[in-house]
Parts: sequence; structure tokens; C-alpha cells
Amino acid sequence: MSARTTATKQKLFDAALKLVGERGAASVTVDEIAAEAGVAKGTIYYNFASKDALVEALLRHGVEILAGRLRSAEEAENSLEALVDEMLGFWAEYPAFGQLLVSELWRTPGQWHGTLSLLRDDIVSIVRGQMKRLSDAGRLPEGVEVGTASAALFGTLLVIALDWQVFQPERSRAQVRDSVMHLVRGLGQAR
Amino acid sequence: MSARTTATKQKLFDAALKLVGERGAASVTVDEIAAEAGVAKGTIYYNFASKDALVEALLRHGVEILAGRLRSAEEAENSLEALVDEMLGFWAEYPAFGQLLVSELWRTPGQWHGTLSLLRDDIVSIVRGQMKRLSDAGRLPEGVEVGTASAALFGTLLVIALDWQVFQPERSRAQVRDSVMHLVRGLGQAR
DNA sequence: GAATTTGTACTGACCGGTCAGTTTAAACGG
DNA sequence: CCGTTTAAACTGACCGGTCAGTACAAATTC
Repeated sequence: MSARTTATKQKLFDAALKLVGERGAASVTVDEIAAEAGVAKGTIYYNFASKDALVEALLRHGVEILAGRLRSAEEAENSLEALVDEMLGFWAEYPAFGQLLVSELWRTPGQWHGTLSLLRDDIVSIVRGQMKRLSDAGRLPEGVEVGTASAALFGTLLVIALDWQVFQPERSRAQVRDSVMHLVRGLGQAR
Repeated sequence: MSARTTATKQKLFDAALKLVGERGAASVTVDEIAAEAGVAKGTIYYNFASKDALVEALLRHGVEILAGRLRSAEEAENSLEALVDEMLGFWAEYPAFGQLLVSELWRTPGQWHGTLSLLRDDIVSIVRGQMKRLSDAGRLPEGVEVGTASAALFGTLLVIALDWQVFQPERSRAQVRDSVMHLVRGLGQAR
């Protein structure tokens, strides 16, 4: 794939992410994405088979970035706090991706349900790794199951980030992070 | 409003909720809703000004039911646990409403953003009431703010319920409720 | 108390606009 | 050159919304 092609796809991802995140995949037109990206409509269809294929690639691309960052964060500091912090940072940086994900992830037989299930597992399994460490160290309250807890933590961080941006934008990222940390630390240090 | 009209609107709500929850408001057609409800398309436009107006009415209707239940639950047993249990029960009963809400609630300038902000406040303020009780009794960990925590709890319950239904349907409602309760009890009894 | 009017709820064929996707011929760039 | 991009016109299916007309029951009239 040439550098030129890569640049074009990146422009399309940026444009699509902005519009689709704001208004939903179904109500954004291909012409709008092309205009936002400063690219001819034909270019979209040269690079992607269809509108759906573009959105699916966007989903994969976003999750890839998130997963990469989480692994880096884990490498730098092997703790649940580091993971939470990195994740919150990601949502702050790509709020539109959070909106896209939250509105598609739990759609039962949606067109991207298969893809999204796999992508969700990518992220949740990283979180689960850290949870497992806590569990093995006996630092998880009894009655809390690792599988449920890691899925819940991922979902919770997602909605807290969205809620913060949409309904409580006056709060600083540090404030939100600290609030979440209190909860997570409480979890990690119970009993 | 006649009994006949009420029945028709109820059929329309049921049909719209099912389809819109599954596939999103934008990609469901008015003809489909009419067919699902066993009603002619014209009937929809006789009862509602537009497709958007139908969805907005649906949103209000759903939140009304939820808020009503939460207030009843509070009356029966004045505790955070009772609230959580009732809420989880509601999401279990109306999963499609959860899907609708989660995919529209955080859309920045969406067509229903104004309405949804108010509806969200209805629910969150009920939760906040219980949180405040805990806070006044000194049973909330320091550093946790009531406003943030109640919004977070509402969002968290929503996504946990959705995640359960979509990705972990093998878990029983009791299991999920108990997991959440562990977290909430932990919160309520800290320090 | 039969005939007629009125109001309300509902029907479904139809219209006009929108949008995904196609086509083509020409330009660009490495 | 060949892979990529452009610009613009075009197609056709689809969909929100309309509207003339139907159904029917309750009120009104004679």
C-alpha cells in the first residue's frame, strides 16, 4: 500500500469518524464524508467496497489503536490503574469513536455485530489480564468474577468518558480520572 | 384520548421499540414499524407528526415508566440496593429500550439531545437522592462526588445490563444482580 | 325509529426527494 | 506507465410524508 493511499485512507477515517460519531452511521451520507475529507466520491469507492466496508474498517482501525495503547501502557507500568488511565486518555482523544462504538456495540443482530464481538474481546481480554493478577493476589472482593468485572469495567469507563464529555464538560480530565481511580483503587484494595 | 387511540399508540410503541432498539432509529423505516404494529402507515401519521416525533414520544414514555418504578421501589425500601435491583429489572424487561437509549443518549447535537438531557436528569436525580443519603451518613469513600457517582452508576447499570444480554446471556439475572450488589455494597460500606 | 349528519380513527396508493453506488473520460504522480 | 484520484453526470431503489377516501359509531333530525 503506497504512502499516498495510506494518507487518503487516513483522511477518510478522520472524516468518517467525525461525522459518524456525531450523527450515527446510517444518517451520514457518502457524499458528506467525501466532502469532509476533501476527496472525490469515487475515491471512497476506489478504496472501499461500500459505505459499510468503510465503517467496518474504521471500527477495526480504532480498536487496533486502543489495543496497541493499552499494551504499551501495560508494558510501561503493569497495573490496573495504568490501564484505566490510558483508556480514559484514549476516549478523551477520540470521543467520536466512543460514540460510534457505544451506539453499535450492543445492537443485537446489527451488521457489525460479528466484527464488534471480536473487537470487544480484544479489549476486554487485556483488561481481564490485569484483573486476573489482582484476583490471584487475593485482592478482589469475594463474589466478584473476573470475566464479569472486566467487561463491566470496560463498559463503565466508556460511558463515564462519554457522560463526562457530553454532560459534565466542565470537569477536568484529571478530576474524572481521580474519581474513577478512587473506585478502582477501592476495588483493588478490598479485603 | 379514546381507548382505541391509546391501544393504537401502545401497539406503535411496542413495534417501534422492538425495531428501533434492534437496528437504530435512522435505519428503521416507517413502513416497517407500521407492518410490525399491524397498522397502516397513515395511522402513524395520524397519531404522530413525524417519525422523529414518534421516537421522541417513545423515549419519554420509556423514561416515564422507569422513573415511576424507581420511585415505587424507593417507597417500598429506601435503599440504594433496592434502586439498583429495580433498575436492573427494568433493563431486563425492556432490553430494546436500553439499546435505544444507549445509542442516542450521548450523541452530541443529535435531534433528541435536548429531550434526552432532561430525561437523563430525571433518572439521575433519583439515584442522586439515594447517594446523598449515603454521603450524609458518611458512608461514601472520600473523594467520591455525589453528582459524578450517581451519573456513573446509572450509566454503568445500563451498560452492564446490555453487556449481559448481548454477550453473556447464559448468566442469570440473579447472578448479575449479585455481582453488581457486591460492587454497590462495597461502595456503600467503605470506610 | 329510520334517515342523515358529524367526528374520529384508519387506510394504502402515490409523489417527490434522497442517497448508495456506477460510469466514464480525463488528469495526476511517483 | 500504472496505480490513484478527480469531476460530474446518471441510475434506480428506497423512504418520509401526503391525501382522498373508507369505516363506523354516536349524535341529530324529522
